[in-house]
Amino acid sequence: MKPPAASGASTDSRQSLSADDWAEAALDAIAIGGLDAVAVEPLARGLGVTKGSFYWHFQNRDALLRAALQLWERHQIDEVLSKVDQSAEPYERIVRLFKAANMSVRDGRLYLAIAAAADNPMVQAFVQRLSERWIGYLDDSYRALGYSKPQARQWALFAFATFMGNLQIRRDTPQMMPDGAAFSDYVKLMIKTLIPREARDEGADHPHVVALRRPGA
Amino acid sequence: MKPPAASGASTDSRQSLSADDWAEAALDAIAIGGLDAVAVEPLARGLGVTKGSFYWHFQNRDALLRAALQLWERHQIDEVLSKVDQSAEPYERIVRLFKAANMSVRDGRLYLAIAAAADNPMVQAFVQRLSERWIGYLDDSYRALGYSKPQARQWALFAFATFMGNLQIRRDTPQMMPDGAAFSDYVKLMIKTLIPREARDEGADHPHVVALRRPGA
DNA sequence: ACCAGTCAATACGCCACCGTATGTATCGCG
DNA sequence: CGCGATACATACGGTGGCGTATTGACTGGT
Repeated sequence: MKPPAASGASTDSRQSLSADDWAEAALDAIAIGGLDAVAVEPLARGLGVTKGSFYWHFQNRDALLRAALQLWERHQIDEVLSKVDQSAEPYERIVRLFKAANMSVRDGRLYLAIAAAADNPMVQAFVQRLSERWIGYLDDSYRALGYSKPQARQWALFAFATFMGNLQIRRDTPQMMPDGAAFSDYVKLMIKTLIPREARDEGADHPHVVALRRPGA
Repeated sequence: MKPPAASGASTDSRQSLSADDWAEAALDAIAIGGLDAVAVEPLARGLGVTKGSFYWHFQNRDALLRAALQLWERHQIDEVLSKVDQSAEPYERIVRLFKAANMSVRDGRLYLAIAAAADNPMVQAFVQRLSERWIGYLDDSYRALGYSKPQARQWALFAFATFMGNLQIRRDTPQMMPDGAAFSDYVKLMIKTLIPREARDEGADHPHVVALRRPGA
């Protein structure tokens, strides 16, 4: 009876927890309360068990943290890279990255919370790997748009910074973010500005500016 | 002996602490360890006293937090607004805001750490006020550049997001940031992209911009 | 029916921090 | 000189989290 059910419900309804359940719960906690919220006893309460359970699955709190970060990295790669890599067109790829960056609120908070703890050496490794991946994808895309190596790198960083900044605004001061159509316009402006479509001659002036200044007509 | 010396050193050399000393120490702690690092006993140790001192100056930890945030807000306003407001030229104003955003590492970490705790209602008020001020200044500047109200708002948000994103990159993955000349180029690219004003260089087609600019011949 | 393995509850000692209560030393000042 | 205010120190109880040790309950296999 009851082989480890595959249900995903958070409260009870399960009789036997797995290490991944704990890691998933840890990620939820991080998204809400930051890395410090990964505390054994509160998590246990949330899962409807006591910490006696936890220390069967993990050696200590640090092991849980590592497991959670690994899960996070996998999720990020699965969600972002797989969905983005299928696009051969560099323009589309950047747009998809942009939309992936505007991820679910929970994932955004998660990314920010983990990045904020990058002083922790273990966390640092994960953050660095993922950041490099993001920037790398952007870099490649800009290269494919015809930019020189240093220029592509700069645009990639620029775009990445904008992604992260938007995540922050949504988290810290969501009222600042426009709604509905205004938000759509806002995104369009950023895309238009950050992705110059016709990158014909590098070294010349940035082509997107031409498209930029034509508000009406 | 030893009348309250006026030295500004951090360790000892003073005999009597003020509430502002505690608040300043709290800000340092926040910049390093986040809001949770504002802990009475560690701070007391750092100041070379015991918490018996603290509870003379403050009612409780929350009062210290409030004092620290007020100090922070004052510093931000003094440093950013006063230095920026003196520039009548909108282009210069935005550039100055950009450079102010690229503040000292400590101030950057401080801003990020405080913003990250914006779920705390008290903190939220401070973060919101300062964010509104930043975006407001940017908004005004873009308006002065000739943008329509909604467009200026979008550009202001865009620029602000980029500011914040760069702060984050510098904090979490500083290796990603270019050095020296490359960094200078990077900043130039962002400024050029975020402040489209060709009126000065090319003087060509930008009637609305040209009409508004009076450099004060 | 029994046993080993799995998953969890309970109870314990430890430490860090909060807040309070109370003692104490120093300074200004009349 | 002595008194009150100032600016601390010391000691205490309480809470919350970590990690360990021990025990219990339920599982499938033989």
